[in-house]
Amino acid sequence: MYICIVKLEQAIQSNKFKNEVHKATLNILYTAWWLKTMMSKELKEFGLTHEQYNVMRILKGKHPEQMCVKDIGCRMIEKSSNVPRIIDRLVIKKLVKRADSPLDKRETVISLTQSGITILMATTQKVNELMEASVVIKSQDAAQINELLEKLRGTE
Amino acid sequence: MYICIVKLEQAIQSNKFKNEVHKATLNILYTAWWLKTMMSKELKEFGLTHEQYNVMRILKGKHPEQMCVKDIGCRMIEKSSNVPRIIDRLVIKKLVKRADSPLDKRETVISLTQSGITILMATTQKVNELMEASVVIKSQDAAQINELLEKLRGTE
DNA sequence: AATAAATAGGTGTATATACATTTAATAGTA
DNA sequence: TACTATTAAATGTATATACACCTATTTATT
Repeated sequence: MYICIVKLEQAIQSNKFKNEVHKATLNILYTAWWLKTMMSKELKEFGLTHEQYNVMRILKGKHPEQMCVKDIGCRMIEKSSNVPRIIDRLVIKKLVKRADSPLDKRETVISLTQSGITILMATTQKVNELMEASVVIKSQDAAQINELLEKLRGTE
Repeated sequence: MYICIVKLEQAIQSNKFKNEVHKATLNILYTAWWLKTMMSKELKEFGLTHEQYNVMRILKGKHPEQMCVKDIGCRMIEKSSNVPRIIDRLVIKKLVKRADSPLDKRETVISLTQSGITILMATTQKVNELMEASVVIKSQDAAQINELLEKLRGTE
C-alpha cells in the first residue's frame, strides 16, 4: 500500500492510495471540484451557474452568429449536460434567444442578447481575475499538466 | 491568443485558449468528467452511482466500525455532496445500515451490511480492472501530475 | 415517390449538487 | 441551573446530470 502525506490527503482525510496512478485520478477529481466550486462562488454574484456560463462562453465564440443546440453541446466540457434545459433558464433571464433555423426545421438556433453579452463580459473579467489570483502556477507547469493529462487519457 | 492542436481541442471543438494555465483548467475539468463517465458506466452494471460507490468505499476504510454522517462527508471528494440522501438510497438497497449513536444522540452512525461488502468487493475489482486498462500512464507521470495539481491548488 | 433510417431538439424520471432552513441534541457561559 | 451558541442530521428547492424515450424533420434506400 503506497503512502504519502501532502495536500490531497488533508482534503479527503485519507492517505491510503493503491499507487500513484490511483492517487492521480482522485487528485484530478478533487481538483476539478475545487476549480468548479471556486468559480461558482464568483458566478453566483452574477446569477449564473457554471454550466450556464459555459454555454454563454461557447456562444460568444461565434457571436454574432447563431449556433444550433447540437453544436453547443459538443463544445461543452461535460458532454452529457442537458443543453436545451440550460438554454431554457438563459432564455428566461433574457441572456440568450432562441429562433427557428431557416435551413433545417429540426434545429433551433441560439444567440446571445445584448444583455447577455454585457453580463458575460463583466462575469468573464471577474472570473479571470479570480483564476489568476487562485491558480498560481507557472506556464511551464501548466503546459506539463496538459501534456500529462493527454497522456493519461490515452491517444485514442 | 495561445493556439495549440492536440486532444482537448477535439473534445471541446476549440483551440482558443488564453494561455497554458487556462487550457490546464479546462483540461482538468474535462479529464475529471472523462474519468467519472468511464467509471459510472462500470458502476451502472452494479446498480451504483459514482457517489454511492464513493460513500461505500469510505465506509470500507473503517469497516467493521461505524461512521457518522459528518465523517463520511469530510472524506468525500466532492464536499458538497448531500450525504444523508446518498445514504438513503444505499439503505433502501440494504447495502448500508443506519443506527442511532449511543454517544451523541444527534449523530447517526452508518456501516456496510454483509451484502454491501460483497457488492463493493465485486465492484471494486471491476472498476480497478477498467482503470488499469484505460488510464495508461507510468507511475512517474502520475506522481508528476500529483505534484503539479498540488502546486496548482497552492500550498494554502 | 414511398418507405425506412437517422438526426435534432425536447421531455420525463431518478439521482446528485448547491445552498438555505429546520429540528434535536450537545456544549459553553452567565 | 438557565440561557445561548454550536453542532449533526435531515429537509426543501432550484439546477444539473444521466439516460431513456418521443416527435418532427431530413436523409437515404428501394
